[in-house]
Amino acid sequence: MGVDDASMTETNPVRQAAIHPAAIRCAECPLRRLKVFSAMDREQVDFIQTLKSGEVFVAARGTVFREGETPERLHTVLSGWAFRYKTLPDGRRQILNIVLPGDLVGLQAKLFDEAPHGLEALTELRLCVFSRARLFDVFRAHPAIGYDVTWLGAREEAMIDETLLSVGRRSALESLSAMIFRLVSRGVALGLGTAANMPFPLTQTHIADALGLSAIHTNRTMGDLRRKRLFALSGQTLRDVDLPRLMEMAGITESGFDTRPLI
Amino acid sequence: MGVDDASMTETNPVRQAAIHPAAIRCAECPLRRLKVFSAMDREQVDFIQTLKSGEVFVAARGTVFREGETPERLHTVLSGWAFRYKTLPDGRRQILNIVLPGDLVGLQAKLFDEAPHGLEALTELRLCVFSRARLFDVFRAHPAIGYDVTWLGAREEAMIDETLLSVGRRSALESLSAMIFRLVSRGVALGLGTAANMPFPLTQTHIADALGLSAIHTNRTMGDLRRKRLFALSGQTLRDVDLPRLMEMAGITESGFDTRPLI
DNA sequence: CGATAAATTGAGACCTTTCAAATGGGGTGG
DNA sequence: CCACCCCATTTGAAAGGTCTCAATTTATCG
Repeated sequence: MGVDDASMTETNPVRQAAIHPAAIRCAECPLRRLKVFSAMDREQVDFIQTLKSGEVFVAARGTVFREGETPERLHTVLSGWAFRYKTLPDGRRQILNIVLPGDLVGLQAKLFDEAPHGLEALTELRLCVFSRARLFDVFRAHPAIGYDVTWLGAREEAMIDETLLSVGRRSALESLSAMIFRLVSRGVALGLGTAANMPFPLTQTHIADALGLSAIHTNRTMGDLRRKRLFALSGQTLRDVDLPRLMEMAGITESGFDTRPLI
Repeated sequence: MGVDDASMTETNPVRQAAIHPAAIRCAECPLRRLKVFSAMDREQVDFIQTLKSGEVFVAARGTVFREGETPERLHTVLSGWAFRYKTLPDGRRQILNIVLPGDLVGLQAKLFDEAPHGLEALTELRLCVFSRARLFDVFRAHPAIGYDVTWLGAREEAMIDETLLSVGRRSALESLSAMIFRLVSRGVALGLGTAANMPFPLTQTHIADALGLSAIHTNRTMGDLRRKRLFALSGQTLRDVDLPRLMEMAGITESGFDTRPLI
């Protein structure tokens, strides 16, 4: 096992994972070809390229950073699934949101010096790394990109608002419907899969922690939903997801988000 | 009764409330004197002044904007309490966060064209109004202010993350402790009152909707907390709030936020 | 093919909710 | 200044959704 592999499988890192200089060039970023991401000037893409200090790989189940740490980096997810979370002193955990490719993470940590939440990988994760210190430079040199950063922040907040509505006011059945609906919708938009076949690396414990439920009750509720044929779950993949009915179950009226910037 | 008074007491406005041109000048804004707000260059303050198109007053219990509307404005709260909320088709409501003086609201609505949440006044509200269309100009002309906008957005998200942790993983007793703690801390920082005496315009139904509880259970839980002498509540004011013990009850370890920008 | 983690299933306890109804406070009209 | 009304707060009692504890079965991984 080489050094790099060690850093990839490290679940409890004393230091941060090594940055790999060999990296995809922003102009060729496969994400940028997706239509969920709005077009961007060549000049801006080139500027973003100058900010990119490399890439980091984190193994499935690995920790990117913990609550209270001061991560030196800001990342955009290139591929893989992850989640942001907070915990209580006795260990109870709340998953704040699921992070997918194209999502910008670490903004709060950047602004507050101390991350108010942790970030953990669900699958192997490939992250684009930006140096922490240069964020303000971005705003100065390219106001449009600064505006985009704000946009992405507002979008993330809107997603959390939705989750808060679920956790606070929806029943377990409704919450779960809403979560599956949103996740599959996002996955489809990102080309990760289809409603008929979508990779789903979350464990029932993750779902429970995201919805404020116990793992056991999550299990029973998923059973209900499957029996109702709202989706099927085999191994780590979701099949035959009935988006329209999930939407109705959850009381969701707007389908979701439009295009967004990619930084 | 004049036209202005009518617009103030309108609870169900077909149009938006009238903008009052007579307004406090930003340089003399009383909020700016508080030490929670970071110092700002005279030049920037003057620029913000040029963005300010007036002020709006909303009566207690009045609606500022609803879910799905397209508010033409962006506001900073000058005085008063309000809350952001979302609802489900059958009327269940989740309060997302409590809005206090200095908070910037409507950013999401601005970015998404359609507000994903509503905003309602708890007390009489005085809002500083910025025109919707000029937000990007701000980023271009004053990158530092754009950066501040992002900061405020990230701060709000961090607050919602905390609430999500409460609603998802804290017991009713813990959630309520956390809520009172945060609200009183914020109120003290803003000079709205002290731990010994703080105005508290929320109804138990509001608290219930913010914490995902029923109003009845909220009532019983508040009774417990009062019996434990963590605070007293007479009319619309909170007295003798025991911040340290509330913090411990809620499992909160960091006291909160530092200074922040005022826009 | 063991070893460990995840998913299930059963059963009873418990926190919260719902349904009902009483009490209290504040505002309004007389 | 008082009667009356509406809304928020309380309190009681029972139903119910979720949780915890335990144990079993089924995947996953080296």
